[in-house]
Amino acid sequence: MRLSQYFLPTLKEDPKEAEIASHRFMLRAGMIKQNGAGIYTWLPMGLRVLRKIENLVRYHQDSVGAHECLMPTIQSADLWKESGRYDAYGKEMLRITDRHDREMLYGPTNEEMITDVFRSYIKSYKDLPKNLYHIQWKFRDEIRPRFGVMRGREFLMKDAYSFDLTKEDAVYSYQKMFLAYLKTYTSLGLRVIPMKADTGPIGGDLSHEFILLAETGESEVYVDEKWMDMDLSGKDVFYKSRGQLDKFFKEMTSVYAATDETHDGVGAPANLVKTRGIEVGHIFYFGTKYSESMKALVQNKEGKTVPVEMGSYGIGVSRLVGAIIEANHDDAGIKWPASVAPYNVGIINLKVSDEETTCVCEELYKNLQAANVDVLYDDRDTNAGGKFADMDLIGLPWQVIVGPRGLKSGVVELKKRATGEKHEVSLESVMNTLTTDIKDITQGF
RNA sequence: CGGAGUGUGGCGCAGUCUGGUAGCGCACUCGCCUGGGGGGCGAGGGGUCGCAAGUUCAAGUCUUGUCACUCCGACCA
Repeated sequence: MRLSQYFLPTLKEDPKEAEIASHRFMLRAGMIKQNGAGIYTWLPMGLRVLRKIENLVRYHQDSVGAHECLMPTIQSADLWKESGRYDAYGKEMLRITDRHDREMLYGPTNEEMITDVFRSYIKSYKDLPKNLYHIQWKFRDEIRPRFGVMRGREFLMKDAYSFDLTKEDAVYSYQKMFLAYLKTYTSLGLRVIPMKADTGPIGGDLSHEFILLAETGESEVYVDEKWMDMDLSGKDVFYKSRGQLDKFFKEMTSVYAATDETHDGVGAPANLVKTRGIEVGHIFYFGTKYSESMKALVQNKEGKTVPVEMGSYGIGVSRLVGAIIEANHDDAGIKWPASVAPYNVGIINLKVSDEETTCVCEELYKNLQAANVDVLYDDRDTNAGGKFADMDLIGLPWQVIVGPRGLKSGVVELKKRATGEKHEVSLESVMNTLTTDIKDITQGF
């Protein structure tokens, strides 16, 4: 993409409403525009990142046998009356009426709806297990939205729902998701720690929050120092091997990690680290809470009708955009992990009016595109300073800096955004370095 | 919802106390210079001062109401 043709409204100054780094940088880097409290437009650059995250989440859900569907944003109140949550949910639920005065709502979550989908078709234990998920916009009318997309009212969420005959099977489904979650976060370039969570009003007795450690995190967390250098990727674990998965799950959940709410000091190790974190996922086993009230029943082997065992598994996709920035930035801007970067490489043309410089840039731009590298080419006819600043701000993993000075000796500058390392390299080796690096990324998950 | 603030050109702000020509920086347009970390000179365009009533000869400024947004708290992915 040529920057001169693109829609990338970067801001030089900090918008006054943005307090934390991710919010500030998302506004400044032209990723989002606020339309109301906790409601945002995703501009082209922001949308690219959102989509990349979404696709990685999707990939890992599919990998453990979950099936994607897409449920509506607007739901009928009837289902919620059935489950009893229409009254229980309170003001967070945005309630609306249609022209016939029917009670509707903008979905804050989808347990009722998915249960209704399930019960309409599945009647036998032979059709179990099933896991259905969707990635959809939700709305919760938070009292006080804040921190940009980290705590918006409208947000993109992946929600999966598992259906099993027995509790034992439901636990297996839970563990599969647990594994998928760790793989997902690893692919996003994040270290995320599973923590035993309070099951709250939803009930059930098995629940984990997935917490990204970050100083600007919303809640205090207490973790065993061991987590800091543990392998969290689950890369050697195959979900179909139930024994292997169970062993992995037990390993991961035996090391101490607790949020503020669940930390009581009991069983805490000596080498406890107190830090802060951002919740980027939450999984629940809740048994028959909805299947009983909503009559999602199947017949078991004995011909007896029983409610299905359910679990739900959420990942805040839009929130992750902010969370990733919280974990990956410096004073100048964002430092995208390669797998979610909006573009892999940015080319900076330092002097558009210089024929050779522009010629080299064009050539490089063409070649990188031909090599399947997502490249953003800053071909704007402006001064260098602004280009450097913008490129650092938007945080692409690699920058190729091309100017007359270097070209005199046949080199360009290659800069790695994450570390700030800069090297003068020949044109040929630029192509090599970049295409090899990109290949590594795309094979990474 | 309790507490605290803010609404003035696209963005960031001054002007409001003490009513009297609506201003600054950046951005934008045109021209020239410049060209390796937000550059320089010159010439321009753009604002019913959130909205509505009221007081006044006169309201960005005073009064009342209202809306929006932000921050702290309780709540939450």
